[in-house]
Amino acid sequence: MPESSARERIVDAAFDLFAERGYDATTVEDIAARAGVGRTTFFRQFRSKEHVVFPDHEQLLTAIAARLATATPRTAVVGVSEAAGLVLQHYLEEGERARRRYRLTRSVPALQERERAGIRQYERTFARHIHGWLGGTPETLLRAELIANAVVTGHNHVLRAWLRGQLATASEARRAFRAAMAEVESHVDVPGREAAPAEALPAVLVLRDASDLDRLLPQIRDLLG
Amino acid sequence: MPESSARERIVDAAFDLFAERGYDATTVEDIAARAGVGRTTFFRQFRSKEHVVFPDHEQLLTAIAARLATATPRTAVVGVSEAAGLVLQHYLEEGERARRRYRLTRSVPALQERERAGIRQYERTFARHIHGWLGGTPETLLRAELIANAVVTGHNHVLRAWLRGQLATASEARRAFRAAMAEVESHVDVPGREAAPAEALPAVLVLRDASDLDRLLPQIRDLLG
DNA sequence: GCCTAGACGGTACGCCGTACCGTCTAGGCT
DNA sequence: AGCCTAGACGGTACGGCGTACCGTCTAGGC
Repeated sequence: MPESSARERIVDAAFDLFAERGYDATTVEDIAARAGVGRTTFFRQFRSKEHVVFPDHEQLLTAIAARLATATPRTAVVGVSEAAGLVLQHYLEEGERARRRYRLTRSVPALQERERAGIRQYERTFARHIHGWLGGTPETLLRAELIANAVVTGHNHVLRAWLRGQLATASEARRAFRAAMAEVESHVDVPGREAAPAEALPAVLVLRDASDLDRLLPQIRDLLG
Repeated sequence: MPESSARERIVDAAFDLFAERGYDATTVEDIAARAGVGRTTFFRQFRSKEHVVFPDHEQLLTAIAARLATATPRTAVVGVSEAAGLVLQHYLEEGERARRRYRLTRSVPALQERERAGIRQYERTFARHIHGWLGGTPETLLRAELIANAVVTGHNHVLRAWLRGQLATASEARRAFRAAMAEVESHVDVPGREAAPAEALPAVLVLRDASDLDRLLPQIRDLLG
């Protein structure tokens, strides 16, 4: 019998129970029981009751770091924008669960803080790479932090608008995201902007199969048009 | 007998015990016992064990809001800078306790998150006022957040340098703070800068007594010279 | 067919944070 | 002066989180 993984069952059970009884009224034991696992297994999969609300955070963080690692000072602008875009894309694909999480975090202060802690990790990752592109000297540290914060703030701004339903479709969200990134670039001096004008660079796409193409097509069209 | 307040005794007991045994190895009951109060009273004074590490946070937050409330779009630049300066000044006056807190937060992740949560409140306060000066429309919200984050980031940058001992004296810290605020202003467009050149405005000082003058003299001199 | 490593469920415990209790004391009213 | 109410206090009890540790079971290599 093709059972889903224990981790996935725990996440589903948690979100269902949180929606039914609320976060505080749901105990870890309740979640474990509905997921069909022991309380011990819950804490093996997630460090705390709060962490189960953001099950893909670790994976997203490493994806961002990997994308930033491939960029150079010359390709910093597009690299930073794409790395932030990974997070947006993940939420867009997550769909309804992202909306449920948004409602949860809005009503539970502890989860709001947990989310901010995760966002802070994004900022640190961005700042670390940007600082490296700027030379890594103490004099450029503040500037790197300012840029990183601006990028993450811009991203969150668009993400929240989509979560609230102010941006109806995914492509509309992506359009707003590019506008926000442009505004961020106009307010802070991201390194490499003038050195590498976007028009001069050819676009290289790596697609595994047709589903990738379908999924990315709107973005590709937008970038080219 | 002129006993110090219970709140103050709790804070002193907590910092002493954290330095002796470490944060995790100190229980709330330990703190209450050394302070000569019941465990109940501890939680009446501080919402949690973490909050006792930042006893003046609430007061600082209201001081910032009060300072920002007196500013207008014309005086936004100096208002924002001074409001952030209130926090720096508080830490400088706090002296050794600020250093102890810094060592604590560096080694205890839970306290690091608590500190970030407090910083986030500062950002929100700044963003709210700046947003008002920008008109309070949805279009200016992102810009207000960007400016607020930049100001707070700049402040924290200087504060951390002082806490680490990289800035020896208080006046050196204040000088670095003004430099950081200038860099922030050069990266983001703080409203009111060009509309109200600093040279054209007279300086109005309100001093309660001579100690105020002594304390503020270095800043006054720097501003005028 | 055996044997070892790793994942599992179960149990016990320390401590946090909350709710609620009765007690005590300062300060206003008659 | 005597009373009386409001608020702060210490004490107790409890639910729940997160950790440590235990014995058990199962998959995979020799």
